[in-house]
Amino acid sequence: MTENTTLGRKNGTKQKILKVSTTLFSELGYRGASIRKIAKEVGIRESAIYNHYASKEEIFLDVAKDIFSSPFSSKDLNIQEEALKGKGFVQNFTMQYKLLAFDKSSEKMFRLLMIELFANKELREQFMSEFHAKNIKVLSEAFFIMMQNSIIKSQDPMMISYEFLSTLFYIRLQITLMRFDNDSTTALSTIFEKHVEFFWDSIKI
Amino acid sequence: MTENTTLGRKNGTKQKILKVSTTLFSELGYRGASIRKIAKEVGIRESAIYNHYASKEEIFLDVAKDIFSSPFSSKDLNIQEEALKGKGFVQNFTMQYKLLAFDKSSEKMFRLLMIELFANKELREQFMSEFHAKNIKVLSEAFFIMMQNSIIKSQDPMMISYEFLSTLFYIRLQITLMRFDNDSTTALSTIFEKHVEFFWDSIKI
DNA sequence: GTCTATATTTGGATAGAC
DNA sequence: GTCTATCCAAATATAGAC
Repeated sequence: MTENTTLGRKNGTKQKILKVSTTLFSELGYRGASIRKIAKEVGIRESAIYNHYASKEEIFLDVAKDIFSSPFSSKDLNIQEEALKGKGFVQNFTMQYKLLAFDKSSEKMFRLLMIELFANKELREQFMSEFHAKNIKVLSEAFFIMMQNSIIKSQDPMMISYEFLSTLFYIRLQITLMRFDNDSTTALSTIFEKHVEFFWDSIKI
Repeated sequence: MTENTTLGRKNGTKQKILKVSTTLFSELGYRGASIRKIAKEVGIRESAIYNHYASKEEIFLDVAKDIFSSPFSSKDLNIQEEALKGKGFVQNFTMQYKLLAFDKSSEKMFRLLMIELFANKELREQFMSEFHAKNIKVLSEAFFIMMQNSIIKSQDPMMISYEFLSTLFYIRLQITLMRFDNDSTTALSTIFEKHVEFFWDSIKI
């Protein structure tokens, strides 16, 4: 009968701790976001935090559990079909990536990842496998299919995937940095599209 | 008459503090590298540190003072001449970048930069100006000259500079990550050269 | 579930003897 | 220049009352 039941048994305080922690971890990093700051922001005492999480580490794990989401995560099934779209596939992939770059929640996760990259070995490994290797795999498969269908030139699919992905990453890093300081990103608004044009011109037959 | 005079009046202890701090800051970040750890590694007490530096912040500034070195830093003068080499220019630039990526000292500075990027606004600004903008400027000038001399296709020089630089950066980040965990980088040994080939094929006439 | 109080550790920094 | 001793602040975490 409390307000909490409205959203289905959600513990309001725990949810708030998670939300506040997500923001603070993504701004100050693991060390910088102290239990004190979190508690203060939530509006409770430090000790009350421990009624919901056993330790700071547990909060962090809860925050970071969904850190790796990738474009085409739900579309993996139709990779063959998608690849036959040629340039359309490249555009779709890029737009998904662009959406992530500008999505508030994804932005925080990306920032957290960058901040903790050299402090957290597990995150480093996940960055390599989930962030890099997984995207390279999807892209390579798509480009391989395009080559088989004479849509693009025959080259090493991994290599061109790398070329394509690296620029997307660099753009995203720049956007994230600028937004962190509330700088305008209008100068970068069309860069995704320009990247697609350059890249497609480079690989198309 | 002490050993210190051999290298010209260098204060041995201060040098050692600087060296140890550089390593620790680049592995643990500013917060993680405590005065205690630095002192312990140097082999003196914490208080003795303050005979050489007024604060931890001062040590960091000394460590980070040479964080931004760029390929072609000393060669800026001959940009016109260099650009006329066409592919040779791109190869030279890439090799300089590759050297930096594998140079022990540059590696530490790059790691430090990445670790502190979201914690230190000044570093962020310098990353944007010194690391990004400066390289884009040099590259754009060179590519513009190549276009004037019909060595490469006419396009937006800034755009292709961005395409070129972003991949170099991504490769460097990957190398730095892998070396941080002592992983082998042999899989990346020829990737710089492959990038040059792909990129040059994309822009050449 | 939240509070007060407290234990414990770590970290930056200073005072003063040698 | 280095040491011992010490101070102070911040941080994680626990105990026990309400």
